[in-house]
Amino acid sequence: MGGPLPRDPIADAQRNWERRGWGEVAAPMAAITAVMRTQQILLGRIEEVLRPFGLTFARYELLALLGFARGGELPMSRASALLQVHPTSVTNAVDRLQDAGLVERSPHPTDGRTTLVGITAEGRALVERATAALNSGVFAQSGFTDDDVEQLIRVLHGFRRRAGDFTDDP
Amino acid sequence: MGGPLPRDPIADAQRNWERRGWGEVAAPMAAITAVMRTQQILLGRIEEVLRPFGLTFARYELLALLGFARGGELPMSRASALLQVHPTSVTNAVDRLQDAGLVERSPHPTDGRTTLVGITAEGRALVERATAALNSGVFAQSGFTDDDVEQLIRVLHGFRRRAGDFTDDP
DNA sequence: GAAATATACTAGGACGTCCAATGGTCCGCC
DNA sequence: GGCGGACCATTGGACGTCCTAGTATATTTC
Repeated sequence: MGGPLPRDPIADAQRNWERRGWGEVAAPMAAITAVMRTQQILLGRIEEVLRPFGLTFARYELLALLGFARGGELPMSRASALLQVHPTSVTNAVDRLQDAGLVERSPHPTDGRTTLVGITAEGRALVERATAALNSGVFAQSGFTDDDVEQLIRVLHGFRRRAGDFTDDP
Repeated sequence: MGGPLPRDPIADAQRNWERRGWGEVAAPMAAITAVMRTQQILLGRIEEVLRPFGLTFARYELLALLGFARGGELPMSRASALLQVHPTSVTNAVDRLQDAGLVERSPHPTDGRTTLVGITAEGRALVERATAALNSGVFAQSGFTDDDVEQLIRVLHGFRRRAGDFTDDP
């Protein structure tokens, strides 16, 4: 998509902000823009590793969540809440995973409104292999030092808690 | 999209990773997942602030870039490189901004392959107001402390440089 | 017990992103 | 001078995300 630039475009933007008299918010702007770009880079790497498995990150996340769930199944709404995405995104992902035979829908035994999603044996086998690939291909060579990882987890945990993602303290 | 959870789902995922014997990569996994979620939260806030202006973040970024460019115009390929997005994304954004009368396409004077995008007076006026709204509505209340911002900028700058985004040192 | 409200999922549409392929233009090299 | 490779922008398609609206089922309220 284009080779490296001679200068960091985000640092340039920060200087532009300061030059315009917005020095007060230039640093937060740069930090937020850097989060955006970092997410883009990481997502690109992840999708590249998952492509051979026929998975996208969204589908992988759902599959992995189900793999950890007791009984291997969850209500759609619960998956939406845990993955922090819109319910329609879950419907979309389940549609495609179901077409691939990796998950199955089933009615909730007592609540007629609820649909359960369960991982199939095939789904379980695939997510095992995909996880191994992600662990070795992305997470084990994340490009972050141990200190970086510790700081990111701490800073972003606090941010997400203040943003209302969850309520616990640790 | 759903209220706060009682527990941090990313911390839970990290524990699941450790329990499965992937402790070596559990922390980087959690850090990367936290970056993903943080980006999602921030993008949501930004889009919310920009909606009244009829702008999305992608279009705003292009407009802001042109506002800082000398002469208020850039080749499409240069915009793609600086914004670090695929050329087709720039084509898409320019199409819509042009329909709104905020930018204009013009042929490059000497290179017949390149198309220049220039911001219009109307575009300049709008991006001024949108920037003020973002500064006060998002960047000035980012949810990050000054220390957080300093650490994010440092850590993510290093990451992006190692990922090949740019080559300079600072 | 019936009406009003709340919850769960799905359908359709807008948007941004990327990829693969296309047609036009430039440039170095023979 | 021409020829082939490199570069530029666009088109068409796939995907994920969100929003709005709609249908069906539960729960609450009177």
